[in-house]
Amino acid sequence: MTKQELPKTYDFKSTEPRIYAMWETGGFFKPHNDPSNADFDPNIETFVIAIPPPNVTGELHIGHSMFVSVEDLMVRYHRMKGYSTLWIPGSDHAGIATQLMVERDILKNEEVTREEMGREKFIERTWEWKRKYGGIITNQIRRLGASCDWSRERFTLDDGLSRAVREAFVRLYEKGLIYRGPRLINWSPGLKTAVSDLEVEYEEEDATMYYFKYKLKPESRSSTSGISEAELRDSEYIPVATIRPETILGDTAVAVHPEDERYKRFIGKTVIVPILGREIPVIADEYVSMEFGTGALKITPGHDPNDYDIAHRHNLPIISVLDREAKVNENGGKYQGQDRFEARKNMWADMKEAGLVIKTEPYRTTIPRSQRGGEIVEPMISEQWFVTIEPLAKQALEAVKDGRIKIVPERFEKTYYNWMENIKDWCISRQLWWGHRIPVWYCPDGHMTVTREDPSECAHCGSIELIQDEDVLDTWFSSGLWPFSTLGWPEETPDLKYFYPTSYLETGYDILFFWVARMIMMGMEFTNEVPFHTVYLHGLVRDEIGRKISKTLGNVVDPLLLMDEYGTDALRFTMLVGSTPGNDTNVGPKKTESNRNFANKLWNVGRFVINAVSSTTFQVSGTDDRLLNTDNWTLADSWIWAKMQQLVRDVERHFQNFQYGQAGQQIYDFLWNDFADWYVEIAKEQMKNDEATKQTVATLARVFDMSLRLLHPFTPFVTEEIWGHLHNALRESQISSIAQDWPEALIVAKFPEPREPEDWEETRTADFELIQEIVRSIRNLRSEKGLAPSKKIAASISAGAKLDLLTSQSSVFAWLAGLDFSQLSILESLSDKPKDSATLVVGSVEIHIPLAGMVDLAEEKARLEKELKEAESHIERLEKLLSSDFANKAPAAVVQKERDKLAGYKETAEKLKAQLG
RNA sequence: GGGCGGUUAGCUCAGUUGGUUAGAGCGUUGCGUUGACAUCGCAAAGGUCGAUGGUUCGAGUCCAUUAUCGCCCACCA
Repeated sequence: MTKQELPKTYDFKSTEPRIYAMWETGGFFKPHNDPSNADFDPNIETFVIAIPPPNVTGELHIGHSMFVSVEDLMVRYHRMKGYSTLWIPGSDHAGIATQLMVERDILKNEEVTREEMGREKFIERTWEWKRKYGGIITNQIRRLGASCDWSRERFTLDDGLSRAVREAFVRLYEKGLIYRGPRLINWSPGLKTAVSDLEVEYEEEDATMYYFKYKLKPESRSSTSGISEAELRDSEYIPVATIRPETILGDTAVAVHPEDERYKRFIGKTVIVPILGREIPVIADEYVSMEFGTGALKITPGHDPNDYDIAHRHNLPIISVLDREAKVNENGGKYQGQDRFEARKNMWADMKEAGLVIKTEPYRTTIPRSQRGGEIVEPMISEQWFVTIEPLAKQALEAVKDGRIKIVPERFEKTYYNWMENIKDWCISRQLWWGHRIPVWYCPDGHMTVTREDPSECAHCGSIELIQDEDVLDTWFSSGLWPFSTLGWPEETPDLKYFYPTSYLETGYDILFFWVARMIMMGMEFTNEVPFHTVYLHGLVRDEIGRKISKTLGNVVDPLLLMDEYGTDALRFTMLVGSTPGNDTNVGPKKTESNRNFANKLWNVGRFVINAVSSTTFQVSGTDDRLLNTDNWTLADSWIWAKMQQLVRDVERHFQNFQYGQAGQQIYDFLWNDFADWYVEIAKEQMKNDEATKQTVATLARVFDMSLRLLHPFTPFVTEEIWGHLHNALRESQISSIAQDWPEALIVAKFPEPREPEDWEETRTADFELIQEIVRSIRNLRSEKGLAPSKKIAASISAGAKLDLLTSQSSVFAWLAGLDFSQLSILESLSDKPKDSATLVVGSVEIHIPLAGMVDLAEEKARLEKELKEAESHIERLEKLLSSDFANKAPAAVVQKERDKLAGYKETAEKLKAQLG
């Protein structure tokens, strides 16, 4: 491989598909230890993630790129470490979302409604749709580099998972944890289905508070039939406030607080429902707040959850006044057929006419809206299926409390407890067609047959006239089984045995309750085990300036566009770096662009290293003795190895703590700021010397190779591609992918023991840092004096105790700082100060740069004085510090570090003083 | 009403057992391009780490109070 063959710019467009195909066809995404293999070993540790199944009809959005980036990182890391790693892919049928989409499509193209088409045909059409579009999302997930085992891909409505759903339903039913009954539920009039509490969002909106009179039935009369208008007009009334006058039609009582002096005397009396003229009682209930509104509360148990509870306490009748479409029904008298909002208007007008109106005033309140459709949700009495949640929640709560499941970041555990402790029964039936139909059949006598297999006759009376329940299950019912249903449950398959429980569950915190909590409950109920031991919650993705992404705002961040423009690696790195668990993160083109630049930088460092390797005539092998013998190392070699070691340790630590962003940042910094900016530059100088070349090239290759591996979980494509070229150049590899050992294993194996790393690292690193300081101050001076980088300059150096070090490193820093090596003199001390030269002081080292004609003496003096002042302020600070209790109480190493600093500043100050005369 | 999170450079954000000159990307300013990379290099400017008090030899980091923005949960008509 020669330099010419690698382009100057990394071409991600052609590289990514090629690399992905290589991985997939090469079987790299399958667990290396698979139960179906002949040499399967059940004792090898597993690492398993079940993908959060995206909606089958969905298009990739930025949230997907977040979870894929994080999960692929986790998976690749563990795979490299030797775990038998499985990432199970799949998709979700997403009941409402998909049904709506197909419905809209059919209506648009064929002008037929779902109802007109009929259930069977509609479902058939939806399957067609699924077959047509279901692959889009999975291909887009492939494009993100996801290393899923696609041979194990599942769909929530496929046969296996449907069996699991029936099994789960029937088991819960048999255990008495599923029941059916009329309850007050959240009804979505637009979607015409019940939705669960979680699917309702409350938002504060402007509304109107209506104040009106609830007239008392006159004492003398025992029935309303003959009450004259005049009698009613003059009778007493209770003032009542409401934001929903139309629900007056369903009122069955007026409630006041038992201690309320204003209304005490009305308790037990009868009032007349406006317009309808029904008689309802005045009751006393402590729920009523005396301070709020008028202190009297109308009770509409058919359309308000609180009123529903109160009605139960007082045995009040419950009247529904709205139908499936939220229009007034037959109980609403003359308003029947009117929409709820229309009825509100008309009702109020009529009440005004009747003299029952007191006033209206603007009011802000929380309005419940459907998460999916956006319309106002109507509390309604309806016959639905429910899961008795308390016993399930109890186990699920315990699992987190006792640490069997850990949530990252930890603060979400509290959120979880809070929700679990206040959880209500789960309404699992939906009046939809697309989904798992409830496995319950009814015979003409009304008997229920609940079975796993479609029954041929009624289990109670043997009737063969069976009709299956019309409803389907909440989508989340099937997703709740995902970690084990995807592995074959309820069958005790080899996969289930080996890969379950899974390891991490990774998702956004926004579906902690919807999905994560349900999986924990169902997992524990059906498998008696926690479905995963760690829940990692990522933050939500926001736009570049931190706004919530919304279509109406027009700030949608399209991951496909970002990948087109900057490459997958750039997008992934952007998702992963600069964010922390559970915190929202901003993503946009700017960040992605700078990470594209990083990928390109990496590519070019790679080109340099590969070129260096292929230019050598000898074999640069990993087992080379010279590489292992640190006696042969230059200062720079030692330094970069020490940095590398530290990096591996840090990255490992950050991975253990789920600090992926930190890990990525450190690798980035190492590669760019240490390896490329310093080591590669020095290598150019070292390779001028034939003796040192072999060692240098070996170090370049090894250090770079290890960095690529560390980086691979973050940016898999570019690292794989460069790694491939590098290994071709090294002529040593039978291996076809980078996904091999994690560097930790490497570094332990290849580092010679005797050298006490700590000590060795510290002195060598400190020496190297002195060289860096010298280079920086010379560069700084050059910049100040406007010297072109190409201009070589002379220097004489008084090195003091660092004479040996500087002499040995002279070619290195001369090269880096642009010094003319033939005009460089290094002495222990200079007998006389060169004329017309600028002086740089770095610790005990004094550098004189002759700048004939360019040095303004006054300016130079001012510069030195400034430096002296700076040094003195440091001396003062450090002396104060070291004379305080710090010296006694702080760890010795910390104190020593400060002492060394002080000594350095003192030397600098001395030198500067001497310079200033 | 309850709970949680943010507040650090012009902008967007890192900074996890408290260790002493607080970092990055982008932006800004100056210089620079045959020699891995202009998708680049060198250098510079820019911060009372929201406020107050406390603990400590030492606080961006721990505690208390407070301001402000945001999120989640919750049945006041």
